[in-house]
Amino acid sequence: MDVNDFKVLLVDDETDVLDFMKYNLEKEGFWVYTASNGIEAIQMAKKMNPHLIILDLMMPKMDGIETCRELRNLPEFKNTIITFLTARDEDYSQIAGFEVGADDYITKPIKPRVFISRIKALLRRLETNETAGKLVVGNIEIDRERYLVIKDGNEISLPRKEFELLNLLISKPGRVFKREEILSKVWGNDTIVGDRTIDVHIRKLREKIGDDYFKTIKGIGYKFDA
Amino acid sequence: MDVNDFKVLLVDDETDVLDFMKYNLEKEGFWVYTASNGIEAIQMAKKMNPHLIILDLMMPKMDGIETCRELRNLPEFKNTIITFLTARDEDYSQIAGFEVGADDYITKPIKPRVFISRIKALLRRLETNETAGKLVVGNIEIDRERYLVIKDGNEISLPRKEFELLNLLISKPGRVFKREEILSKVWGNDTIVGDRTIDVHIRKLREKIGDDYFKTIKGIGYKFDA
DNA sequence: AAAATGTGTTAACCTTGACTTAACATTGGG
DNA sequence: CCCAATGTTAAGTCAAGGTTAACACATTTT
Repeated sequence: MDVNDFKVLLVDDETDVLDFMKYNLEKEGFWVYTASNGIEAIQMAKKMNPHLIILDLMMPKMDGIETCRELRNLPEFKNTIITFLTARDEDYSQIAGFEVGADDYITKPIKPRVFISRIKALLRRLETNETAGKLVVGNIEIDRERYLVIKDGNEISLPRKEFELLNLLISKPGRVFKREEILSKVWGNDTIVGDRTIDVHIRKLREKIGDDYFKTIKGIGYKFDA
Repeated sequence: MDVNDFKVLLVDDETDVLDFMKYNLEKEGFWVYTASNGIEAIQMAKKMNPHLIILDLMMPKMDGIETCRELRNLPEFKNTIITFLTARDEDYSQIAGFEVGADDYITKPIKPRVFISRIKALLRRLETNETAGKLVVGNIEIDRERYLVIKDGNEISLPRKEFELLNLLISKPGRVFKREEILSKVWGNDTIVGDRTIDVHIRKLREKIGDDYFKTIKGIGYKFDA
């Protein structure tokens, strides 16, 4: 599944925040729908069947927690990823949120780049049936929460792009990812980068993780293999 | 399936919008047909059998929703992808649209890059159902996802052209593919290559997969046989 | 705030092997 | 037996990818 197939429902009563998130997500190619309160959110969710719902905690009429509870009661949203939007250090939410069945929470203020990669990480869960933040393939372990790669017990820390690239390739070991696909998933749809950019990142991964894990399929793309 | 094989039907009463979309899609290699109202759209759709129909919501005579309903009633358009074109935040459409069987909707104003990548995403749905997955013929298995050929459990990796050639021949075991046909499907219609090129690739396949799988029909072409 | 560091991208150049070609050998239907 | 079609081989070309360093930014440290 491609970024372009993902439908995201944003729920927030502040139009500014809504627009800001919408802009950033659309730039990446997500299908974005919005609602400004809990009631609307549930109606909209029924119509569009989103893959991911981002719920603001503080809303009039029905707050995020209540909305989440309602959604989780509907069978069609049992597997939808729901995440909360909260002000930083709003401790209450972190506790109550997960009890209601939320998958994650994002803190305001939102930083576009972090926001986007968080969303991508969340949606990757749909593709790889992995639930926790950790993924083990062969002697390599990926800790998505801490942005760490552990190989034979040694922690290797990777910059964001390298991490996301590795993360993408490793999400389906053996499967070939076309260059075009890599670009749209790691870089986003409207970013125009030079031809050598992917190669350079692959090179860095080969340098840090090991040469033979990354196989080139000339004319097509790359794959991860143990 | 290639982008160049996709047929798109655009339906909008505003000539400007029509031209704009047409220009952008044609630039990408799509076959584009147009209609300026619902009646025309249905007539045209019957003639050209499009893969994707983009319907403007607001049109004279018959609006997008009504047109969509009519189309869905015709058996030949049960699997055609239909998407609406709406002004941003036209709430009505979002609700009524999906009920009628539309697959998605695109908001105006249209941004070329976003527009194109969404169209591609939509069409990818058609593609993945056909091309993805594994194909087993006799003791040979083709894994398109991993770009691998497996014979008696041994993985054989083939260069791109060889892989595509094998892929074509094996897609209909026993059937003879004319040289001309092979050229147009593996090499493309506009590439001009010498006489011996196909033979050389066949030879490489015989070398790697086994001599007797590939039979020559002199004066005609080749076939794959187990 | 300035300096130091880290990250992402680009541009220039290098390397490789996939693909093609050309020259010659072989084959099989007429 | 003939010869046009195909097989075979090796060598050449070219485009895809590899490599490196420099740059522009962003981030963190001092």
